[in-house]
Amino acid sequence: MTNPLVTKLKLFARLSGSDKAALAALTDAHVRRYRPGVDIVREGDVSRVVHVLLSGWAGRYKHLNDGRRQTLAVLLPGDFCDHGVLVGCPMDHSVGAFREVTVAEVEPAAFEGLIGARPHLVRAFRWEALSAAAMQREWALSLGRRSAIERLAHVFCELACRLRVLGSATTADGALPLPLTQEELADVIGMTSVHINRTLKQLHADGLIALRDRRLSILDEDGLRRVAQFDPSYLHLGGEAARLDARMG
Amino acid sequence: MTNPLVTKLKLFARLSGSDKAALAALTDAHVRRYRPGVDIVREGDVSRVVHVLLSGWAGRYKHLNDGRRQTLAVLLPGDFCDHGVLVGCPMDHSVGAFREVTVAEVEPAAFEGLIGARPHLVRAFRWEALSAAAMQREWALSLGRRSAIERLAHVFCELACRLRVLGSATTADGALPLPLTQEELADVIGMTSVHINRTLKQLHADGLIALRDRRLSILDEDGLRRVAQFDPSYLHLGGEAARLDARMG
DNA sequence: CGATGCGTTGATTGGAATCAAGCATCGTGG
DNA sequence: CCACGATGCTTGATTCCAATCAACGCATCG
Repeated sequence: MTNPLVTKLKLFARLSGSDKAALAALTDAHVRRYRPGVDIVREGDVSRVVHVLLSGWAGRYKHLNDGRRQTLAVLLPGDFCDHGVLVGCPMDHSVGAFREVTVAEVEPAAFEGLIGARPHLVRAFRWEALSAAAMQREWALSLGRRSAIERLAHVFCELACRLRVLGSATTADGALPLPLTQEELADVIGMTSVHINRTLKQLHADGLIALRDRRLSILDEDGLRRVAQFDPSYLHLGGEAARLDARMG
Repeated sequence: MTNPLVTKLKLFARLSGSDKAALAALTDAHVRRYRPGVDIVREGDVSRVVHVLLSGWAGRYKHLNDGRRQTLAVLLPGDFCDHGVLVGCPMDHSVGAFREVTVAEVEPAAFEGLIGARPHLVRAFRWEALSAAAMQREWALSLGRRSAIERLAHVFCELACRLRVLGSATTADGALPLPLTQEELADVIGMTSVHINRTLKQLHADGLIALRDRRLSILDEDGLRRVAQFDPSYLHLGGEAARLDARMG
């Protein structure tokens, strides 16, 4: 299996064989495994290592005193769990494993050594951060202004894009893995699990999706995108970053 | 009047006199003025300069096809209008002036020259970016899980903190400027202007705030924070960044 | 076998949107 | 000077989307 961090960064910069090897080595040094529901980093922690998700799904979330909880980002293999660890700042939110995950723990020194030795990688990481920030913004737009059905359609579109890039999408029938309970999905969307259930049925009734056995089939992608007003350009997953990078040297 | 960028970065790193002068010089080279309602950067633009807000209020926003609109961040003097311009990426959102504003246009080369000559400033900018990202996340939590009154209380708490740091808060009675129409505030909160109006009255009836002539008086800050479940630590405005920085060299 | 977790469904409530109208202030031009 | 429209604030009536409350089915699992 190829390294998911490499898979992702390839979209953001041209990587030589030795770049790839170095990146893979970086994330192979220390790998930890977390059980479902366990926090990888917790609010208030000042973590000393950078966590990179290698397999499984995780979620960045915050919660209020009374238990209300909001997932801010769904993390897929290749994603960073913590940003800003480099300046030793306490986390303002938590990251938890949705299901069983494996996580690379990278020493900040090793990380800085890598980009010191391969300064052209800085651009890739910057694009990566840019893409993450753009997702966060699109998310806020969804939470603030999209209706339940639009929001759900939008997450599905986004996840489909991100999963395809990772190559995790390709299961015979083209269905995507969706290893989230409706409860968890509700925290992502900012709704109730009950209402998630009804909205799912709505999307199904409209012939847009089918969901079974934790697998999501997108039956009418154009339709789904239309409902969600989804435009994938904010994700920068088309590889234009790498192309741009190449052109500009 | 002192330079607002300097005022802000002082929180994130110790700045020498010449640091301050250099930063001020950076933002003094080209200053533009924008009228209320005009966009400073527009979605799709690939701007060639970095925009730093010097005076007035601006907003980062996205909108949907049918006119629904969501403000993602309120920008105050010292804030950056665009992130990621350094990699020449098209904006995925717009930034508009709420009222009359002045904006510094900084050449990327000048910017990189500055941090090249004063590498310790990198930390300050990194903290700044961190703080902005944390705000974005807290925002998403609000939009997803806080009720109307909680959301409104939360923005007011956040703005109060940010304005105080800038020194713009100090008007005799301690009231804050709030140069937004209820319509604009509605786009910030993700609600309707009608409902904003009612929620404002609610906050007033509860003895928490008073709003008159575009000036916000916080009558009971503890109460307001309790309603909002507001914890200012995510803003990193307490100066702990600068202290940490000094300690770590 | 009961326990638990997850999904499904129905009935009801409630919060915010929507629709609609009225009123102030203000700048502008006849 | 007043008429006028524009803009922003306020309020009421109504609608509707999603939350809440509650129950049940159905797996899996120890």
